[in-house]
Amino acid sequence: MSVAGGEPERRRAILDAALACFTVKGFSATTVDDIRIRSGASVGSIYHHFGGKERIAAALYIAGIRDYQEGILAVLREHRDARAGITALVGHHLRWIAEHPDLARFLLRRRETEVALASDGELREMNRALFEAIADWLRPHVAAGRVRSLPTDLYSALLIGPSQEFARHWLEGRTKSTIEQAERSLAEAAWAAVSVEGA
Amino acid sequence: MSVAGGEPERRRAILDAALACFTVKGFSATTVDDIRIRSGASVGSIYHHFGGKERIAAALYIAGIRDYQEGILAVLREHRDARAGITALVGHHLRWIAEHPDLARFLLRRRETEVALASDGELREMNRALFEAIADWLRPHVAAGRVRSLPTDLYSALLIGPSQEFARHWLEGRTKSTIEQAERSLAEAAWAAVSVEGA
DNA sequence: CACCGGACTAGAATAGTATTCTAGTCGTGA
DNA sequence: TCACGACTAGAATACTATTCTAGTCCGGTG
Repeated sequence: MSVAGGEPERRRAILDAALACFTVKGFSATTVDDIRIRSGASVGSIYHHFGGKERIAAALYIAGIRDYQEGILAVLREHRDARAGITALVGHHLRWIAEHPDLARFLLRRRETEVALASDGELREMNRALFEAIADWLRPHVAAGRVRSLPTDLYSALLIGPSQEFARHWLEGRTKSTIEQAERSLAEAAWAAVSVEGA
Repeated sequence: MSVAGGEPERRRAILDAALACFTVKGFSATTVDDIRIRSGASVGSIYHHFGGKERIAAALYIAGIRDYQEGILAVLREHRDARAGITALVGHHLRWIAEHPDLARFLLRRRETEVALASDGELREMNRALFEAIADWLRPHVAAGRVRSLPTDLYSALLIGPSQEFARHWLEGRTKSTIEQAERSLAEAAWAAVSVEGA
């Protein structure tokens, strides 16, 4: 009915507006109309690109996880030494969160979105693949006797669990320490948890 | 208009019904009507006791956190030895989750509720108090040189972070290990992370 | 150039839910 | 017996998500 058509950045604008609204008001409190106003798109446009509020959240969720996981995989590829790799892993985790605080807050708070996504299993598969990648990367170090042999599902808990927990509090503004200050201890803890010496 | 009045368990019935609905359909997908039907209460009753869907979730959230934290504090009171206390801490964390899986799932997924609650600060205060209690409990052990001296906000991350992360995956049915199997490693990791020897 | 089809956008119309309101009901105590 | 406070019902209301119909624009085709 007016203005120009065929803008490919419409989709992105909607995602950005949605994240901004979710950050300020939370998911359930933001209305589709909030997103419409902030993004400049129309209701029709929003429903064309996504298929509802929940779906917008899902798209944000998947995009965020994907970006994060790609970084992790890159870190693993770059390192061969066990301790250096694990330190870099923790570092990447914390740095990613510090660089994308709004997105990180959204990902950590709104895990419920997973329910809606569980059906198409895309996320499930991504998670599985990441776990596997970590386990594969660790395998030679386990064989060499520097890293403890543990069930696959424990590695991710031990390596990024502490950082995750710290980041969660940091994102809610509940920590006195900065991420930079915490990084060393968190990396050491991760190493201590899986290394053979530190038991 | 009918039936009896003055039932004090009406409130509880509503909470139970709400948790059941949230577990099955997720928060946003369950309607107040679902809760009404499942609990046997009327809309008016629900809004009398709470003040909306969000508030029901908030009440569940606070009640859950309170129960969990009281258990943690009890564990700390029961133990003097550093290592035994930390092992018990991790054990309680995991056991609580295993015993209240639905509630735990709700608490872990629906952190967004915190946003709504942040205003009245009750949760914030509860968290602060717990952190403080843990730091106080650790203090003599730090002085005795058995536990590392670290910023307060790092202790909780190091001690329960790994368990939290493992539990999250376990609750989503993504682990092969059982909680019992993981408990030992998680407790060891917690100890290794904060003990002076294991660095 | 006139026209077609597909991708996208508008905004009104519709349907579904949360929340509010008015009118009770019940037990308690004076 | 009556008045009162705590609680409950269910209809009425107000919002919001979602769907629908009617375009608009661009790129290609005869």
